[in-house]
Amino acid sequence: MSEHPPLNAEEAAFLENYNPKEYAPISFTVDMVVLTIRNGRLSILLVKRAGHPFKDFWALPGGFVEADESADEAAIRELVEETNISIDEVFVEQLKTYSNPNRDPRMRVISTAYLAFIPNLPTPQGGDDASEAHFFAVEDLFSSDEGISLAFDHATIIHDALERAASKLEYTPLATRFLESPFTLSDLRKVYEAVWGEELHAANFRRKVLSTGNFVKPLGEKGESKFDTGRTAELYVPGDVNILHPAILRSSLKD
Amino acid sequence: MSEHPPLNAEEAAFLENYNPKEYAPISFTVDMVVLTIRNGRLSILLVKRAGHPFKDFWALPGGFVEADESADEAAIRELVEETNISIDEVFVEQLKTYSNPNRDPRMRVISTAYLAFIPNLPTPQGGDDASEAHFFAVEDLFSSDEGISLAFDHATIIHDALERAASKLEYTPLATRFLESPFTLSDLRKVYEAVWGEELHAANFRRKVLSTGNFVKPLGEKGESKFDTGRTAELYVPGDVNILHPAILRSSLKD
DNA sequence: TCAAAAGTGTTTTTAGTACACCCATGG
DNA sequence: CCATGGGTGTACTAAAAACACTTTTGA
Repeated sequence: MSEHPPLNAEEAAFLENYNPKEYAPISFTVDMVVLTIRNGRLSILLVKRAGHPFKDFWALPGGFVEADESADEAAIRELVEETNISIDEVFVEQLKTYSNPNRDPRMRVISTAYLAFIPNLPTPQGGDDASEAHFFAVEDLFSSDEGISLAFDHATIIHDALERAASKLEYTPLATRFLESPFTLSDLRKVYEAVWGEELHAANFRRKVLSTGNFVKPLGEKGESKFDTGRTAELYVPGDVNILHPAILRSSLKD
Repeated sequence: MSEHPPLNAEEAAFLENYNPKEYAPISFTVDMVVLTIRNGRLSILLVKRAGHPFKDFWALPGGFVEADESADEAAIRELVEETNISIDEVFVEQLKTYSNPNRDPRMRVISTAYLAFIPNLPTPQGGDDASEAHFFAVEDLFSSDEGISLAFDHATIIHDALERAASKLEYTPLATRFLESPFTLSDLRKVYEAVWGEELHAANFRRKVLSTGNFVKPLGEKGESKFDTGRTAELYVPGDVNILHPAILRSSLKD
């Protein structure tokens, strides 16, 4: 992106003499909000913390940004470490940066959170650092009886991520990133239903998706029925568009 | 937001012994993208750099995040320092964090960029640190003949900010933050036209705004004509809604 | 009285919603 | 043959877009 421009003699001399003084120590980390659909429910990858602080609390996977990498690079590295996924089939984007000076009791830790959508992989994930990793259904996470305690400000991060994810599905074709190709329109509809937490009218959903230019591309084949009854559905692959027009809007927002 | 929870004895002992080791020095800064409408044109506040690196280049205003404040707090502090504006009439939100390890030649500088919308103030801005501050019309900024060289990766940041601003006007009532109250619907339409760079149909714009619940509230008065001709317009103040439904969409995105 | 901005009426087109109904498949 | 999911037809409603027209103002 931005290399510094050719130095003139004056600027070169300045940099020669520039000595980074002792700043208050700061750590820079990434936190990954990895979402997938499991058994029709929106689910999030969490790891159990092995050490202090927040020992034995569940936390977002993540780690330090190394000195020679950007946060984007660290996010992709962490995602591959945690999930062993091939990076071209996932969606990753920066979510937000959290910098409350007290968010980590040890020292100042600035964390840039990333949002990732991955298909539900048969391959078990298992990071190196993570003592224990598990996908939790989002609707269980915040129901008080379940009693899952989250480390740091990760509950806040997850709330922000869920709102972003719901919004992304409205204006972009990224719902397909939760699915392996090819998929049926029912599969796609269930992604929307899981992320939005509302039921959609199947017939109208179908028409809306098909009338939204290049959202999905028909394969012209039918898959095998995934149920013990019902007609077999046609198969689709993702189209090549980046924004949806018209958008597919949540009805729950309309009032 | 997130204070750390009550410590148990074990965690207290851990923190007692925790000694932040010497990390590679990192600086944490905020960069402000301050937008306003001047003479009907979307404009951005830039400051001329007094020192190296990028001496005499134009740059986004900003500064270090102090040890005891969050980036959000630093952003508001910087905005007040640069513009002397009263903070409750402006919109500020986090844009994105830029962390390329080479974005500053001195050392690693992580910068969280913020987006702010302010009304066009008669009061002249003038920060303390800024040797020179100036609002530039955005359309001039990137026209090559104008020849404005931007420091660091600030051109990238500005591009991201402009896209975010255009998008914010579609789904939120934040266009009103560019205006002082009360305002006319023409004033509001000119904000949209300046930010989107496209002309809007005045009659339809009026109907759309008035049919979008609580976007604006009629004052029941008429102002003085701001032109040398034409009917005087009714006055409005911002309504109390956070998202627009239906949204007001750019037509330029529809294909 | 003329030009230009403010505001209203109306029609056409497009998109969202609801509901009825047919099709294909496994049990 | 029947329950169930896949898929089509159609009518109704809401919103977007285009265009003609009236109102109000300063010069």
